[in-house]
Amino acid sequence: MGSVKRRDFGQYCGLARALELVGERWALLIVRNLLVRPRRYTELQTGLAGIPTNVLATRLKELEQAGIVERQVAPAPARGVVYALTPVGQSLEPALLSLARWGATQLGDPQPGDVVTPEGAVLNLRAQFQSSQAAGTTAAWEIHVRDVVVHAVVADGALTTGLGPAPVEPDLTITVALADGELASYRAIISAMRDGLVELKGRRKLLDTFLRVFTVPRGA
Amino acid sequence: MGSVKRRDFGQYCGLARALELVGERWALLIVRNLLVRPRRYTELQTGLAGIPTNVLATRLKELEQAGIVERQVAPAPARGVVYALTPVGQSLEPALLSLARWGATQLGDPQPGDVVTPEGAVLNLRAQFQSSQAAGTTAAWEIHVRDVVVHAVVADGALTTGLGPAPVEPDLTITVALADGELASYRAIISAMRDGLVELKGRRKLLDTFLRVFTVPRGA
DNA sequence: CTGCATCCACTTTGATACTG
DNA sequence: CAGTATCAAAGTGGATGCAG
Repeated sequence: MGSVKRRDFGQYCGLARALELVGERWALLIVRNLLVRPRRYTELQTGLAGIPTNVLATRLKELEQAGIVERQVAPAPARGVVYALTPVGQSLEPALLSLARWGATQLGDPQPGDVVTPEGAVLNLRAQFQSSQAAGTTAAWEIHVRDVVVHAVVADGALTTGLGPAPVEPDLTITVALADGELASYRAIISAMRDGLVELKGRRKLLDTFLRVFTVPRGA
Repeated sequence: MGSVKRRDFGQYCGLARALELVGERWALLIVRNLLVRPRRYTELQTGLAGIPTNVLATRLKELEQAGIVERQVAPAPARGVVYALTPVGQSLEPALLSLARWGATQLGDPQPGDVVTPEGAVLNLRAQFQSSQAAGTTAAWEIHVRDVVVHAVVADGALTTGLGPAPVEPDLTITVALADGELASYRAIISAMRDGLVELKGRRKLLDTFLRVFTVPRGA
């Protein structure tokens, strides 16, 4: 393994370089999950639903060597290895969200066997956030879908979102009722909200605000 | 060929969908070149510098089936096949430019053997365009580098750019002098301009405007 | 000449099993 | 938990063939 011969495109070009670094299969999905929060190897494995373990190991090494991912030894109580994005890795977020927005317009109906991961939902939330619509808004939402909790906090036109309860007391808690077996996709969640299939706790008017600030992708 | 079994990620997620459609090797570089203008098969082959012909054929079919690329029979004088982006394909541009911007920050020095294609340079120009800096500016530039001509027209804060002479009389023509054998990369061109290694014809003050509107990627 | 298709060596991926 | 080992199947890269 002495040779560091990465297969490249032979072009001195930003796009080609990006594809050399994160263009291989599964790489951007790993980054996506790490954008939500640092993760253990096994968490990545289950969160990526179908990634072969040797591919995950290989990608993590490549991403680490590219300076995108950092391998950390977990601190005090929970020993073990944790993978986190470096600042360079985090700077991929705008590009990743842009791609996700485009892909969302190309999403048809879910195929049998498709799954939705909480990470995917969180990133879709970030992707569909419209800061122009959020100017002057300050609010904290907490969304419950089955056993998953996601929060979204808007302040000064900027969004903070992630898994788990809101870091501040939420202004509105939205509990979404999905049909049995229905995928908890971003689309499905927004649809349920529009159709009123939700239980609200808090400032109910903030549901409309939420639906205005988080758009639904146009497309197919 | 009966089975339309594309290898997918099994996730109902915008990013995963995007990667299924344009995530395979060479796909986004093909889209990049088509974003500059429609192309013949052979033009793509030479413009992509190193793509195997069977991979190009396969990708074009996949992209066509995905509704991203359109196969057209060329009109009057020049018979033959021309590949062009559909509106869906063109809507990839923001995501592609965003990725290219990130990749540009990760570009080190050119490797021996690296080449720069005119398409790469044009797309880098678009990627590094700062509309915020261009507000109120209206100007047309024409850039000559060796035997390649590129134009950039800014009007109402919007950019139009492509290969060949400007569609209107340029306000400033910049002829860049590169060292022998030096790669005509976006970086090298901007550097030459900053260092005054250029020949100007027209409103010379527009060189500074150009350099303000088209930034150099920060990074390594 | 353009626009591919075919063939083949090589590499990567996916699935599964196994270990410190 | 955090990977490595193994192997079949699929994909890629390079060369060449060939019809319109």
